[in-house]
Amino acid sequence: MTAATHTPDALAAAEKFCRRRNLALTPVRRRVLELLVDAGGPMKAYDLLGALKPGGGAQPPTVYRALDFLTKAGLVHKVEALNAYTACLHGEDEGAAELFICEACGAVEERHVHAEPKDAPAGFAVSRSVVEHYGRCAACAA
Amino acid sequence: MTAATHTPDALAAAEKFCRRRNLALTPVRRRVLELLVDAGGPMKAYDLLGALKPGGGAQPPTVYRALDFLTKAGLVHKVEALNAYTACLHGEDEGAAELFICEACGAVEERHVHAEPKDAPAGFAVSRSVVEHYGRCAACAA
DNA sequence: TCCGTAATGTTATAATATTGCTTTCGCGCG
DNA sequence: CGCGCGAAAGCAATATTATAACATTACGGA
Repeated sequence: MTAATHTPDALAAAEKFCRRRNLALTPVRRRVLELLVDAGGPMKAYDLLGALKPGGGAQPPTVYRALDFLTKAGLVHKVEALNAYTACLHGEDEGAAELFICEACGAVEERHVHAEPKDAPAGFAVSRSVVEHYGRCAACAA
Repeated sequence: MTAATHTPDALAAAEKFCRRRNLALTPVRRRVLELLVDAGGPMKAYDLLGALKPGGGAQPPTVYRALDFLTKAGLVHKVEALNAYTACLHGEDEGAAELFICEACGAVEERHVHAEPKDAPAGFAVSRSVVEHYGRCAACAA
C-alpha cells in the first residue's frame, strides 16, 4: 500500500489542480509527487527512483518524465544547485519561485517573487529565474 | 602557442589579484581562466577539458580542480542551471553574483547584489545565493 | 639532504540525465 | 465490436557531469 504521512490535502489539491487544467495526473506522476510531499524537502532523482519501485524495477526515464511533467505543471521545482527536486504546494501560478534551503536540516521554504529584477541589463527580457538561498533556518541557527 | 583574443588586461588583472592574496595561479589554472575569458560566456567542464589538451591528454580532475580553485577565488562562477562555468572579471569581492543569461546568444551579464533578500523566513541566515535570470538580451530581442 | 606540503597526473567509477524504440492502454469512431 | 490513434510507460543503452583514491612531481625550509 501507499500509506503516507503527508498532509492529506496536498495530493487532493494537486488532483483538483490537474483536473481543472485537464492534465493527466497518472499513478506514476502522483506517486512521485506523493514521495516528494512526504519527504518534506528536496529529493534526488535516483532516490525517487529507488523509492518508486523498491524491487529496482523502475528505470531513470520513468522518474525524469514524471518530474518533467510535474515541473511543467508547477507542482515541483528543481533545486538547481543541488540537482534535487522539491514539491511546490501553493497550487496557483505565481511569479518565479525563490527558495530558502537550510544546509543543516535540508528544509526548503518557498517564496514567490513578482517583481522583475531591478538591475537587469538594458533591454533584457527575463523569461525564467532561478533564485536559491543557502544558509541556516531559524531552528538550526548556530 | 596560447595566443588569444581576450581582453589582454583580464588575465593580468587576475594575476595581480592572486599575487596580492598569495593564491597560486598555476599554468593549468591560468589556462582554464584564459579559455573562459576568451569564450566570452559559459563553457562546460568537458569542453574546457577538450580545449586544454587537444591531444586528449587531460583528465576530468584536472579541469574540475582548476575550476574549484578559480571559483573559490571568485574568478569564476558556476552557472548552476546550465552546469557550466563563466569567468568573473570584476576583480573584487562583492555580494552574491546575479547572472543574466541570454538563451539566444549565450552571453552572460553579471551584476552584484548587496542586499539580503527582503522576504526570507524569520531567522534564516543566508550564506550563499544563486541568482540566475534566463531570457533574451537586447541584441537578441525577438 | 630530507621532509612536508601543494599541485598535478592517472585510473577508475559514481551520480545525473537523455535518446530511441517498443509496448500498453484508453478512447473515439466506423 | 474491432480498429487506429495518441499519450504514457517500459526498457535498453548511452551520454554527460563529477568525484574518489592513490601515485607522482616540484619546491621551499629545517
